Amino acid sequence: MAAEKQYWLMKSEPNAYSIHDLKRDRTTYWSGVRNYQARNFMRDRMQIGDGVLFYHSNVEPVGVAGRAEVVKSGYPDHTAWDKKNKYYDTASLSSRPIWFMVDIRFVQACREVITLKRLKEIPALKTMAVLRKGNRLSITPVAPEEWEIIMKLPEWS
DNA sequence: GCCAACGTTGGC
DNA sequence: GCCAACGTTGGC
Repeated sequence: MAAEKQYWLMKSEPNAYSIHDLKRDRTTYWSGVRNYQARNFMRDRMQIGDGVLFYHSNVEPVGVAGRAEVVKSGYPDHTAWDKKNKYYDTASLSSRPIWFMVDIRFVQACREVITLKRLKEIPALKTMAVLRKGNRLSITPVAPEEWEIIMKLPEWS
């Protein structure tokens, strides 16, 4: 039985890595996540073909800037083993990795960013995990209904 | 730059 | 196992 297609939202600070960087690179590995909940999504749940909303955080304007898809499911994040890397973690061993990542591929950049403000104005999106007060998770699930609504917004074309 | 909200750390 | 202190995230 083929797994249902799932959807996710992944936050990135565009100063560090933007949707335009992803467009240029075509694919990238999502390294540097050092939060267990987000790690679990990548390690256990994200599958090839899953849809990804690429979200720009900590910038003006904040919001969904494009979309991508998962092209490789969870595997060990090698940056945890690199002493020179910002995300180096002595506790993560190659024989027993702690941190995981997935690969994503660019699909589309929004013509205009779908701002956080705008997402908050759509009643049917009230349940979106990323909109919950105080939420800081860098990867959150997106319900299929939420994905459908977002895909119909005019900012895409 | 501020600061609320949250996750992690570590003393006990 | 509790919880205060601390560090980080991220909207504003």
